[in-house]
Amino acid sequence: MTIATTPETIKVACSSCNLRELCMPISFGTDDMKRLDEVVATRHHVKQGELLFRDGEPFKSLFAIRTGFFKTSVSTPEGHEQVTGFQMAGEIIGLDGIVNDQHSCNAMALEDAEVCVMPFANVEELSREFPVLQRHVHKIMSREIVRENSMMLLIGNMRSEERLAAFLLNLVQRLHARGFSQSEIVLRMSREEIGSYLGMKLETVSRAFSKFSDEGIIEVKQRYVGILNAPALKKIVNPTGCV
Amino acid sequence: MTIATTPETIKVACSSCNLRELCMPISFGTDDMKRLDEVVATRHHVKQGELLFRDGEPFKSLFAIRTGFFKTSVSTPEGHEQVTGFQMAGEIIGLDGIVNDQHSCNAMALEDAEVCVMPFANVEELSREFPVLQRHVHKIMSREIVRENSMMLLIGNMRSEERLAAFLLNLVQRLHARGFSQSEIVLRMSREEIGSYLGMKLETVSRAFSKFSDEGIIEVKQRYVGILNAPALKKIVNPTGCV
DNA sequence: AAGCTGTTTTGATACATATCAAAAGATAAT
DNA sequence: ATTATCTTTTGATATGTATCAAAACAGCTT
Repeated sequence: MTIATTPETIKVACSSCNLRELCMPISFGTDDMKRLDEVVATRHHVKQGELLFRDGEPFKSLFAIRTGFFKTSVSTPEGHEQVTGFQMAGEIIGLDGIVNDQHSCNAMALEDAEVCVMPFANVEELSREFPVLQRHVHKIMSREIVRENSMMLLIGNMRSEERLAAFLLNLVQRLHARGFSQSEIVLRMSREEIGSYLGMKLETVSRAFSKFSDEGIIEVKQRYVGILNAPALKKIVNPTGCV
Repeated sequence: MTIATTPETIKVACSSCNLRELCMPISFGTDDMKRLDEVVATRHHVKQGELLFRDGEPFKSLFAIRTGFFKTSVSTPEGHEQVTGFQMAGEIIGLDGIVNDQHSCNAMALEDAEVCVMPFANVEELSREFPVLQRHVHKIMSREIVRENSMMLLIGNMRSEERLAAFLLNLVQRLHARGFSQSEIVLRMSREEIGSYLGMKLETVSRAFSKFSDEGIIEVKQRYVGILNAPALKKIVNPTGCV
């Protein structure tokens, strides 16, 4: 494993984790929850810029993000990187590794992070015992499939400004669900990484930021983004306003 | 359900299905295989152009394709369609529906088709009993995640001709795995549907076909495509030739 | 504080693909 | 057969984004 960590491997309980309702099924009773703690073997720290796992590495565990921010990416043989997702607290990464028993993307911490290591053997064993966990695992994987469907729609059908608007709205919505501001974002990724994710070049990302800023829709100061006019952003994504 | 079918609901056995090794775990013994038959409730016919399920519809079952060819797609509110995949015999569709208990895409038969209806409740119940089935379900979902990752790479980083070359190679490889020719394809989808899938316009698809044809790499006659020079196609996808 | 390094912004230009338009070809209907 | 409809091909042009280049800016290091 690439995990670059401190040797710390504190055993900690899901039952007392404040992210429980994000990464674990909420409908668990306290008794079941105790058993569920077994799914997490250890925790690991990953420093900013370090890889949690890399493409080709043997797959052993899923990872639940406790703190920090990750990007996952795949690469062409020529070295072109495509960012496939940005993940934050409560989200699960590593699902790509199941099919071939090896990871098929890279996961890099964009800020110092802590993850719960969930050996997949544990996940599968407990899933057989607890239907609610089984269902939860299925939903997490299905959610990722649906997310990627919508990314295909976004990259394949939208123009650069629409993509960036959709990206900002998605980010702020997820941050808000974690108790952060509804209208302020501190980006953890570079313009280039945003561009890679959205299928555009960093200059185009920058221009779109400037345009939104000129129009008074957002306020940009480096990696700080203030959303001044959310309805306008939504209208850029979906001009007709229906749905 | 949208299923537009003949009323035929013959109960048929996975254990005697010649697609078994594609959609079911191969390592099953014959005894287990008998039990596994329970996963399939019925079969359904879907005529060309009809929907197996549509976006928003309640999710009840996964579908294993026995015969025929499907496309799945999502749409923007304005009505722009993005084809998210083409599926053939032995492949499973409907995974998108798990997360919200309703389908999040449309699945249309591009030729007359027959599917095995697998109520998801059955899948989950038997998964708890048979670890090998559980693992299989996880792998199928993970495979879809990995496929969509590579589609993001393709749409986000490749040029139109590279995309079409990659598409043709992928298609012929999957067909070959099902016993069809290594070098001949009869496309089940229109240029527009190919374009939607690859994030380009139908005219661009047509031009790329013509270019490959002029260069002697493929032979095109309507929806028939003969691959005359597979290495050349591969080189278009991956110019460096490494990997 | 000064210098270095990497990121971001902005401008000028090039290019790939979209768009618009029309012809050619296939398929189905009468 | 003939017409109508849909799909595909091809051409001319427009346009959005990439590319190339340089300046502005922020964050570190010494």
